[in-house]
Amino acid sequence: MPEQQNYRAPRGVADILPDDQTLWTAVKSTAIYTARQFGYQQIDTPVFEHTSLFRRGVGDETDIVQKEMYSFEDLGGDSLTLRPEGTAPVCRSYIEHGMHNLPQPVRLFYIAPMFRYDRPQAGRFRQHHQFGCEAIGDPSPNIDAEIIEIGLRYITALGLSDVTVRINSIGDPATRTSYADDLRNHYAKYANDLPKVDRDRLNRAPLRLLDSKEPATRKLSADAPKSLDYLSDNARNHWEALLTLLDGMKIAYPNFNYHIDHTLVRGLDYYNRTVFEFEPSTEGSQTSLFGGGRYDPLIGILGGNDTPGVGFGSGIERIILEIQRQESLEIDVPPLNAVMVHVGDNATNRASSLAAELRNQGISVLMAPAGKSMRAQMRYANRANANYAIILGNREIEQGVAAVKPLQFEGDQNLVTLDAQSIAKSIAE
RNA sequence: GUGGGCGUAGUGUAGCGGUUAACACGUCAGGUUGUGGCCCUGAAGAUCGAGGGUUCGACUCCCUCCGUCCACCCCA
Repeated sequence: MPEQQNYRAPRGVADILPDDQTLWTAVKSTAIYTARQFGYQQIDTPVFEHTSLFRRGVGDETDIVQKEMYSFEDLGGDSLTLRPEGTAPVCRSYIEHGMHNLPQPVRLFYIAPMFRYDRPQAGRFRQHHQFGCEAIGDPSPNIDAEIIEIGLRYITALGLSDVTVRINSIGDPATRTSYADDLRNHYAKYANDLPKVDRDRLNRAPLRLLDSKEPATRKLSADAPKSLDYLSDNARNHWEALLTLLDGMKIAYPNFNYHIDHTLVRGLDYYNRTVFEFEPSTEGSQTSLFGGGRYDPLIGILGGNDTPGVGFGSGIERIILEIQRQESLEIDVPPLNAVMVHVGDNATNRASSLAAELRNQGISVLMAPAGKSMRAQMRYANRANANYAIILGNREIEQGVAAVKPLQFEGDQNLVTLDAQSIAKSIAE
């Protein structure tokens, strides 16, 4: 006996099994449909990119780059990284393919796997899938509102309710720096009271203290300076225009409500101005369904001409968990028209060619396992949830007929002339 | 990286310091003469996560490791 390893999927990654596929397909179809309703076009970028794309784009100091990337060296010595997020690759593609020559803004969407080395837990995986939309080349608040509206329409189409939109503006890079300084000073006054985790973050990422879960820090956050008070005139106008547009959304989306959240900052360096998240009012922690915002600096950082952008990513696994929790979506399993039951060599041979002809007629046909008893094949047919069994035995072959038996409703089986058209017709009725 | 819960057939569970580890669902085969669903019978399928220890004896007690789930960090 050789050493035998029992293989299982690596930690944090999962098979999407047949039973789950109908729901997955429904969610992905809804995503595609919704994005197209807004004129977004699909793009697929490679699963891996040069590591430096993410170091530059996402930011060297971010957690993603610091500790969550699946990076490897290929045989040619290049450092590559499995995509941890979708925005930087899409922007890379925008630059590489000269999309600034297309009518602006360029509206793109993707449905793609993302990879992050992280401890798995509920709603968090090392491979997960995101539906994301990016609008590149338009600085107006209208496009921010559009991005948020896509998210709204998507979750509405999926039947999800009780989803809260949190929104904030973190200003532009210049004001953000002075804001960060003031924030640092605010907390520094009480540095001794801060828990260790937050003291460590004080210098590195002061904005992150705002959404700390440490009670001591939260207390201090109550009267911490707010990013909205630091906006430049332009950023303020942008922000107020966006809020007006969002208020207007309440007509078309009566359940829509947003909350301005001063503690909402985001962990990726490229964001400026608008940031937002969608989250359900569920217990639990890893529940954020969407995350997004404006990333005007990014294209420039990646070597393109200064070009504004805004977008979101949403986790499909989390959306599915939420759909299941809310039981918000009825899924119809696509029906199978017929199972071919065939006993005896003559019948078995004829069954294959008949099934092929039936498929030409648009009938889906599942072959029952050859060489098994009729009872076994009928049981198989039953479990397959097919609408009809098409039964071929020696008797039928001799008479030039097929027995067509309904499986999903009461009714007698009929003998039908043994040709594809007649059988297809009897099944279509 | 840190903390907690859990690890018994494909799945969900039961079990007890002591001879063949149980049940349900599922799978496979049957219930006579070629026909599913319900019912009945039978079969296959578990080194009781791994290693070590305590004991006359451990699936059952202890330790270590691994895995998994949940939480922190962070994010989708």
